[in-house]
Amino acid sequence: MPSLSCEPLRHGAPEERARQATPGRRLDGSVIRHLDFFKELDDSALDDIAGAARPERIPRGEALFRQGEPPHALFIVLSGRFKAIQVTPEGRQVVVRLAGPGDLIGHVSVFAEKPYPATPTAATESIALMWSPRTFIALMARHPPLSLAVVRNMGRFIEEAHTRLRESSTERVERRIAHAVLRLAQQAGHRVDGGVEISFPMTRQDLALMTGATLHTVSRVLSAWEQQGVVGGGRQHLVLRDPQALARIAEEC
Amino acid sequence: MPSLSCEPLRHGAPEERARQATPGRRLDGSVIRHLDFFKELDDSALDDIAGAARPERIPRGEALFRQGEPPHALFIVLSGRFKAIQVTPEGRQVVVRLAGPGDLIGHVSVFAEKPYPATPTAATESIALMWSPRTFIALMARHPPLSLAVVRNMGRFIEEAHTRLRESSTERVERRIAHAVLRLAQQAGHRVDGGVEISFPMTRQDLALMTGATLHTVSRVLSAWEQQGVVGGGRQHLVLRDPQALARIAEEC
DNA sequence: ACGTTTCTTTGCGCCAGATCAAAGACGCGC
DNA sequence: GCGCGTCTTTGATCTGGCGCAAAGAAACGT
Repeated sequence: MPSLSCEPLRHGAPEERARQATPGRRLDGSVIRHLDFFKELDDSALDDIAGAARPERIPRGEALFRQGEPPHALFIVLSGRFKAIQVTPEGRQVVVRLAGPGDLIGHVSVFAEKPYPATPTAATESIALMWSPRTFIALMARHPPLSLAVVRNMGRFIEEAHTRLRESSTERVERRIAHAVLRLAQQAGHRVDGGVEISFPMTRQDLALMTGATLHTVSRVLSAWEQQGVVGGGRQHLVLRDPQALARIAEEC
Repeated sequence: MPSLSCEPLRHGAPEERARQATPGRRLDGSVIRHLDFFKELDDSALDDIAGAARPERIPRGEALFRQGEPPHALFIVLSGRFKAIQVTPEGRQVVVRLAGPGDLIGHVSVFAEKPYPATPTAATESIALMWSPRTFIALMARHPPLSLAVVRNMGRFIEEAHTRLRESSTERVERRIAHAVLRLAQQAGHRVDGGVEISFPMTRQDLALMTGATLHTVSRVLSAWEQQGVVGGGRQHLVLRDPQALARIAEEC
């Protein structure tokens, strides 16, 4: 993974960002070979796919695109984290999804030919590859295993949406929060001494938007768990200290 | 669309059903040509695809497969309706999806190589085509436009899941029910004098499972709407009389 | 016709969790 | 160090809709 400079660049136009990230030459397969997503593809396919991509560096807090825009591109995350926030007509927000390395972003809209349904914001400084819809569809036609990878990825994606849908309509808040935290730990946690730490900034507010609860309720629940030694951490920072206990909260009747 | 005999066959094994439905010869593209799903494919591709399929007739109330089974096949609905019900570990149910003509069923599990996440039950007598995973994946490799069609279909599917997810975590019950009814009318409604009728049996219970409400609440809400002349219909039967009014309930603040 | 089953309606009490309100904590820029 | 903005905690109150209970009403089988 290329290590890039870290000047505080903010709100740069996509072109500007892209220029920052690319030293002008075509990418080769090496940047994507390690991703699970591409594991079925051979080297020449990887070169072809990566060569057609444009890399983008996205500073923390900046959006990859905005909800409602026509889909001009689709992305795959190389490093970093995004949270996709959907805003309702009434102005309420929901975190519909988190994306990390190897995850596609914007594909749904590109294939459905509908406006982007949410705004993916970088939770940490991130790098993503970008393709135009035409280019990517041509790549899929050229490399059937790529189609299959996309389909598999979307499949997992649908499963997660259905799981959350089921949870949100059958489970109480505490359980939903427990599931959300467990999912986070699994998808984006790294072991530290005394637990698993969520490796990117996560506010109570975010957790609320992910579970359909209010900020206040999330805070109360986490405070209670903290007292019981189940979780720890402070401001924008969460450590799962006792996964067993949390799993019990999530599953038990 | 082939018209089949209507003997009261119940709980027959898949093989038995299949034999009933196929008079022994390979299908050709004509059975699927009219479906939107296949509109990008040419005649030879359609023949190839349909030829590899096995048709199944599913009587009302019978399941195509059961939640938890390993995915042995994927289906596309030719006629009829299915409701996919997911049962939670605690025994609660959720209707995660409705499927009608042109919709894929079981694809998510087949591609993700995970057990079926729900049980699709025929809401009316239905006909579906069936492929084994290997066969279908081979077809996708042979016909890139088929991959694209699958991906598009999954895209729409994800959008709907996200919409419902957003609704269920930000909206009150009445609104959610309103949205669900509007979606039903759009997906499976036909005009009759004085409104739009949902063209398959839909109990209050189903509506409750679709919206994450209780049977009781749904009943109350529908009763109120009936008094206002917004909807009508009786047992397992729903007519949307005033779509405007319902849209107002769904959107207005 | 009759009982059985499935589906629907309606009433009442209660509680999880939203809403309203306000005061701490932590981090950052100046 | 100080002020300001963001994030978090905690309390008090209110209410939507769930849980429980029970009684109709339409379809179905015998």
